[in-house]
Amino acid sequence: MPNVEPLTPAEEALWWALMRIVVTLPRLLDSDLLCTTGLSATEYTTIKCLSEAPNRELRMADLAEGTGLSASRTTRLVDDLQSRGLVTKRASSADGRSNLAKLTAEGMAKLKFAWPVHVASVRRRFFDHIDGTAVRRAGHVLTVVAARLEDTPAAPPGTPSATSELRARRGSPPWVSAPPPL
Amino acid sequence: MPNVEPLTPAEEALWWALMRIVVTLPRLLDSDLLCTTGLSATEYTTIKCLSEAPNRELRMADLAEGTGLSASRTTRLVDDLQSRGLVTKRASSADGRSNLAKLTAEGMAKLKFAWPVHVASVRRRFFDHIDGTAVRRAGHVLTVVAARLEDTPAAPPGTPSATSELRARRGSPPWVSAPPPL
DNA sequence: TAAGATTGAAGTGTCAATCTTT
DNA sequence: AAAGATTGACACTTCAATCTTA
Repeated sequence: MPNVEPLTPAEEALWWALMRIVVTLPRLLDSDLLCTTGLSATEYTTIKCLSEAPNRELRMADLAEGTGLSASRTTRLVDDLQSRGLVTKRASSADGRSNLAKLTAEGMAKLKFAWPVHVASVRRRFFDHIDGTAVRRAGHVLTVVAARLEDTPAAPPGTPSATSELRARRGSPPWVSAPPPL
Repeated sequence: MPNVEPLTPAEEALWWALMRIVVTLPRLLDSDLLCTTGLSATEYTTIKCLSEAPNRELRMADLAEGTGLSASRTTRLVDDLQSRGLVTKRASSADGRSNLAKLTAEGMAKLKFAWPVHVASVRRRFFDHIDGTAVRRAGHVLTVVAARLEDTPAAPPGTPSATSELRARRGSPPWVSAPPPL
């Protein structure tokens, strides 16, 4: 990978802003939600997912699919929500292998309380700062990027040289920036 | 928080794209970097930060500040990088409390190798999908949001009702979405 | 006391192995 | 076998407590 163009100043500016948003925004949203409702963002997503399912009930695997979490994380999350009375878990009568997570009335009430809190947070942290034109413009740009994000081939273009040193990778995000070293 | 306007369709679209980018892009960048160079994004950021410091050397606290990581994470990260020969750590002669992390020649070489890999990854994952006009437009919008992100007051607007239930919060990101329940 | 750094405990999340049912 | 779910082990990260030096 010998010849790479550095980012242009305009690219640099966009990248900086995006990386900052990527790092900061989720924490702010999570914190807003948790302080006011006692639900983490992950929990909110989980019960919201259940609330939209038929009968407010989902197989564990489908719930995991819906939230984008792993099956094991989903198991632990649902167990915790159950211990707080927001969700129940029972074996499926149709298929003995499946467990069904179902939103309780309290869970639904909690969600109804949390939704406006969350939307207000999203507006205050993000949309309050930009007008309608900007929303449409940025929407077009980011939609394109988001759509192509995962179907871009995983293998980097150049020669995959240093494939040797490799440790296990899980979880968390970076927030890397661009300009070259000295 | 009784009256909250749901997001408009245009807002919804932007929000969806942004949340998807927030979740997916960091993992892709991290994975690209790790596969090709053996450095995680966090490690890359750390050594890049050192590379830009006078004498390629920084107090632990300043390094933590520069990378945005906690002091304890920085300690563990530097210890690990040291065990791989990319960084050294020594006590400061000026202040007995301070430790100085310094990039080694190998660390610098590694960074020089990794930089083009990373920039290529950023281009391929992001900038290749948008043209110059879009870069400028999105840049303007996101720069404004990013700038105001943290100086927006932390306290939610409405009555802080459910302040009771609260557990410890650390680490990780959500990727919450917007529309209301049933 | 306070600042700098490290260590210990804990939360979030993943993968690999396991157990049960089909 | 294969699918569904859980458990165990571990990586990443932070907060709180601690240790050392100023």
